[in-house]
Amino acid sequence: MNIGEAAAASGVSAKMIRYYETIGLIAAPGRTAAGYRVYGENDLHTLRFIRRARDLGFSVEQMGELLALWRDRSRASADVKRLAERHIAALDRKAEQLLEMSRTLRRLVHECHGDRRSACPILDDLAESADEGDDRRRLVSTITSQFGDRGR
Amino acid sequence: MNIGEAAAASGVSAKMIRYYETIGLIAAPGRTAAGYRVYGENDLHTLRFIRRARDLGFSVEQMGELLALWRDRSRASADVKRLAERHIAALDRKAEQLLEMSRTLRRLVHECHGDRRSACPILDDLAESADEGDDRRRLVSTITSQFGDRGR
DNA sequence: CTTGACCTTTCCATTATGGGAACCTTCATC
DNA sequence: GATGAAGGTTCCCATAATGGAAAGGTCAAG
Repeated sequence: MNIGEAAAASGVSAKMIRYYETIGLIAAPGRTAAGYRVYGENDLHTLRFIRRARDLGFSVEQMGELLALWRDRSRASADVKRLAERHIAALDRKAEQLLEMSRTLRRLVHECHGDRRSACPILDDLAESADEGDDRRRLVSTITSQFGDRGR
Repeated sequence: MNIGEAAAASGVSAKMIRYYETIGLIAAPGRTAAGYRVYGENDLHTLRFIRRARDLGFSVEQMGELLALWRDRSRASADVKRLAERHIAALDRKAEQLLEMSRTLRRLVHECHGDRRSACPILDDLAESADEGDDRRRLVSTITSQFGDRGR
């Protein structure tokens, strides 16, 4: 099976399959005399595994860990569980951040008439409430030299 | 005020201030004879506006739109509201995707003993449930019949 | 006048993905 | 056998937003 067929059968694009190969996530497959990559059933399993993990939001690095655990017959399921739980926590954290932004924005939108007049609490808030907290300011000036400040 | 002070006072890193300048999000400020960038109160307002918008998850492009609306005395608040509402929807959509992943993973984790044994429904699921979709499955069985399996 | 903190520009790296060019291979069809 | 379409190969480029590092100029305090 060549790369296009493997892509269609796994749901991972040919482009990404080659990429995963270059970064060492998957092994280099055999080649035909003409240089075409040749994939077999095992490769397909791996690719499907990868697509599924990717759909669950795992990073390439985490997929590497998962693949290693998958192939390791002697690993304890606790290892897998730990990885999954950490990922769940990260997903929830990110989601919560987004929802927090959404709530804030929703509050502002609620106060905005949204008519043809120009008064707009949304912009007013963006313009003014931006310098909340002197701690932050002090913190920033003290810290930014040594740590990257991403202010979140 | 030079760039370091502007950064500390706005919460936007010096690096990012320069970046925003190169991409045209903010205007190039004046310079001292030595070439140092010089910022004034107005610039500071803009930078604070930017940081606040960034904290709300707006992209650079959207910040550009917001800035334009902010500076445009004649714009209708409805324009701002529309932009904000679209952004709220996008935030909610992303959050929902993350939560959906989280839920799926949580379900799998729930079924995993997480002990020293190797049985692990998480990996099993990743390995197996990946081939939903009949097109794909049909394709696979058609294709794999003609090629020997050359795994790794 | 030296020192250290700050400024300048330029280049590189990150993550995961896609696009495109230039060129070669396979295969079906005329 | 020639031809063209479809698909393979590599290599380079681009994305969004951010940081890091290098090499060098500037400023204020000692």
